[in-house]
Amino acid sequence: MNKFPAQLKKIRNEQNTTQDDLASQLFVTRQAISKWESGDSTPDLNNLIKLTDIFNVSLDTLVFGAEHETKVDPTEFVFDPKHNRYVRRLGKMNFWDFLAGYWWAVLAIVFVIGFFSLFWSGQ
Amino acid sequence: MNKFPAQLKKIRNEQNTTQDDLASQLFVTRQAISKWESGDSTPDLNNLIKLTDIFNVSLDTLVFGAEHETKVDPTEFVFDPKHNRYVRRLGKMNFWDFLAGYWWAVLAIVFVIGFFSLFWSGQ
DNA sequence: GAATTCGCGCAACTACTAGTTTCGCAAGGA
DNA sequence: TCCTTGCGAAACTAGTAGTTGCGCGAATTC
Repeated sequence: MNKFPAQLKKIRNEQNTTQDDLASQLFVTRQAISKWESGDSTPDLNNLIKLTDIFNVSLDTLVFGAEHETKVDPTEFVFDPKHNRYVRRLGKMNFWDFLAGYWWAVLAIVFVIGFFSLFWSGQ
Repeated sequence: MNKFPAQLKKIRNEQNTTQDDLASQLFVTRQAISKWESGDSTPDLNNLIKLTDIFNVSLDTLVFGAEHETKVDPTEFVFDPKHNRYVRRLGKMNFWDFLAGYWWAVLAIVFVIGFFSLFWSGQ
């Protein structure tokens, strides 16, 4: 559940910062960072927030990891940040999805084509 | 930046739970919750995670609030939880968008209709 | 309208632990 | 070989998270 120690180490390495470096940005000692990464201790919320600022990641990424599986199918649902909830994804209609919505248009085309066909062949 | 105290109170009230109730779920005293909500103290990461479980919200929502404004336009971009990043929204296809993708299908229908029209009128 | 319950805040205290200090170790570089 | 870089571990301490205890206003209940 809580992947913070591994996440911190991973993200820190990805951004090529040392424990010393990070420590000075957070105004704590290097050993404090070491403890966080080994799971010997856990930073308080303030330092967690500072970490999200420094690394520019979300709290959820920092604590749960990017793979924090959502219960919804991300290919079908997307997160709407404005309303803070998942909504059905629009677009990516296939042919039948389209027909369900635009049958009237297709029908209209058929009628028009049919009408002109009769008209022309009747000449 | 940190809206946790207000968020906790807000979310707790939305879900119609009392401080007592919440406290028993977290195995802490009611007064501990009171302190969290008044900002007198801050829960440790473990209790924060438990809160996200109980309320079924993200850590970011709990700490920053749902209004944690994204820099992107949510009407144009949506969050892809699978890749943990914002992607351009696939918009509601309109008729012409569809035609651009499925002109071949429409053309096929037109041919079929045309063919049968000629066939029948030729009887 | 007194008594009780519910939901919550505040002050004092304590135990825990996050963070510090100190020591040390392995890997490069000069 | 010495120095620097990057990190881990043990012992210690100060800060604070959480507990205990008191109380208060507002609904219910009798």
